[in-house]
Amino acid sequence: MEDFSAFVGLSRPTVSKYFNDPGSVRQKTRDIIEAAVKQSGFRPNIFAVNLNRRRTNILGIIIPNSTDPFYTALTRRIEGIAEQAGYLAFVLSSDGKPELEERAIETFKSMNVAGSIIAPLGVQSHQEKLLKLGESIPMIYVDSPLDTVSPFVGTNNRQSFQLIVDYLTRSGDAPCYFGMPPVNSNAFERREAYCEAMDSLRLEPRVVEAEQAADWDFEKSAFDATSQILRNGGFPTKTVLCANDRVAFGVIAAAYQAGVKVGRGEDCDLRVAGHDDQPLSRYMCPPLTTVAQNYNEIGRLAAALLFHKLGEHQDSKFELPANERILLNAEIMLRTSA
Amino acid sequence: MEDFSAFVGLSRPTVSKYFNDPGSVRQKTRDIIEAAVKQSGFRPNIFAVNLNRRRTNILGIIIPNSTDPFYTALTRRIEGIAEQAGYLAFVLSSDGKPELEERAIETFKSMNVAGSIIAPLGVQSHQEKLLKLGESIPMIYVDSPLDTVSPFVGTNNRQSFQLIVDYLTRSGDAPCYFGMPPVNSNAFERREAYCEAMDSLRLEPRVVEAEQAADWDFEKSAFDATSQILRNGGFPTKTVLCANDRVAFGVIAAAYQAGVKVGRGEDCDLRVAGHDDQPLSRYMCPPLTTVAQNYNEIGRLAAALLFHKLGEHQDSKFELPANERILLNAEIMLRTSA
DNA sequence: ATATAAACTTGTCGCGCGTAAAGATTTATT
DNA sequence: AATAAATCTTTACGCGCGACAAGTTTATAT
Repeated sequence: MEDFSAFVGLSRPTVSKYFNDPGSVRQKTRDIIEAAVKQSGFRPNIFAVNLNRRRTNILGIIIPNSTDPFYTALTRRIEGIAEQAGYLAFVLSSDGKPELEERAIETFKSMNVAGSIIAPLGVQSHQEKLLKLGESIPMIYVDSPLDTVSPFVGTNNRQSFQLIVDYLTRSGDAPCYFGMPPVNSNAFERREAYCEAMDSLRLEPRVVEAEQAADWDFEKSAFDATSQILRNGGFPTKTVLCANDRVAFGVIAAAYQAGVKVGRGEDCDLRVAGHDDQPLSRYMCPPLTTVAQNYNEIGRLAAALLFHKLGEHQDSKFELPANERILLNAEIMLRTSA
Repeated sequence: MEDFSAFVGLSRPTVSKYFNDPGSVRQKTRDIIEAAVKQSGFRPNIFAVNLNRRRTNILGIIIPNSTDPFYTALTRRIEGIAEQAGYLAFVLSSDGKPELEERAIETFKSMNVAGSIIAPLGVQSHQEKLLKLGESIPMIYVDSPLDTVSPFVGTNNRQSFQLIVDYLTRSGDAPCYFGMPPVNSNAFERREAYCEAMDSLRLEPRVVEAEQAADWDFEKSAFDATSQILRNGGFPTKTVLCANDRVAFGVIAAAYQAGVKVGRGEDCDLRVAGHDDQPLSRYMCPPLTTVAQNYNEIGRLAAALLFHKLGEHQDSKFELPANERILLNAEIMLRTSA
């Protein structure tokens, strides 16, 4: 920056001010600097910048699985917002492993991140670590809550399951429930939500008992479990509501390979519904009836909450939500699988 | 670290040495430090560490699409290897947009990354920027080559298309070719590879002319194009070879919704094959016959090349490939779609 | 024209750490 | 026990920048 400011013909502190806030220097000065930047390609060294700042411009994001399109789409949304606000989003995946989640937390601590957005694993032992980190920097949880008090943005499982259970019940057989591996609290919450929805209709909840390993290969475990179920007499009802779309993919694939026709048509044997509306769900055969999580809104609100805690309330685009526990309503996506 | 070393009862330089290379201090000293780390949770500030190092321990990774499971799987593999070698992998997605790719390059420059692994967009104008960056730091290209000379690891499209064309031709109708949007050089290379494979069998190549927008929503553009094709008399042959699996997903979905039965059975109307073996391909209905890219090996070799250029040849696990242009053979995955 | 504010300059400090040199201490070797 | 080698301590510097203070120039207002 020393060299660069000499090249520009200005003092280094002025150039430094420009990079921190372009609006803090005169228009004419700004133009000169920007021209020189374009010509020389100079950029302040990010490590030096973040070393002697009280607060860095880095946001830490932790997701539990980097190959799940739901999390990557959510992440992309947050990255975009962060960049617009002058922050750099650093994404780490815990890959379903508690030790990696812990290491990610350590890494962010050593980076002195300004704030963090985390989709946590459901590991009890990390709760205190995360809460401890949360004392020093703002943290927002998404997808699956850490506890009952920390800031959280996610989908209202009660509402979404009420919606889909209502629909399925009105349009045919009452659904049984096919769970997801117990990788986070959603696994339990959604089962509860299903049961409550059934109760409210005065129907008997029927949860399919299927052993599923606690890893993130949802399709595989659902496929294997379904194959076995179909060999042993099939599902308890002619409608299966899955905890999420990836589970539904596995169920549908197993049904297809077992010769069971999935769909809501007269000639079909089984209806299958999902939850989340993954990008590929509409391209399934048959297209998957599901409930859409609004990941754009989850990302936007998580970022808004975080920026508010960081004291960034300049732009009106970051409408601040009323409280710190946000449950978004889901929207039903009627397709032909159920 | 000042405070921490006082807490440990050692001098700061010794502690510093430990963090740089635990083997450089005595066993007893190491134990003391490690006990103290466990107790206090101290970690050196990553910005300070990387500020006055001649070379950082950061690797920059750029992928063109963060929601494509192929790239995320590749990335995960590289991240794992990097971490084992003491590097931190920083992943940025260009999201298909040249300006984001450029910004990612700028970001990595400002971070003074030790090296970079890039799956480039096929944008001509960035070639010089990337090459210029490549003069100062080692860069490895994956998936789609930047030019004909830079270090590259990817799949041998000629071999893979020969393989699948051979299979399809032997087992039924010769395939026509359904391309992918022109987002990178693979789009052109694969079409060429198909044509060459057909030529070698003395068959007439038949490339389906379908307008596809140059974005990464492959399924959608393939779905739309296929729907139109099926309305207008269908494909030129009863077998469609797609440039990649995501395209095949779109084709299969459109066929399903048009009432065209896909598969290799007697009662089927259309065979569809893909390329890449995406994680979900085996769960399609019908399961997708495709050619598997060995992304584990692509990731491993790209990392091996990079580490070699960085002078890290300690471990024998990083078997160095013979040259810097590596084309891996693909493996055919016979399933029931073709 | 003068007063005042705004924008700049020069100079200096320190963020937290790696690194090097020189001396002190411990451990291994004969 | 004496010598050599390994490991440690002390001291000092600088990585590239943000931040601040004090002084100087330039723009705006009266």
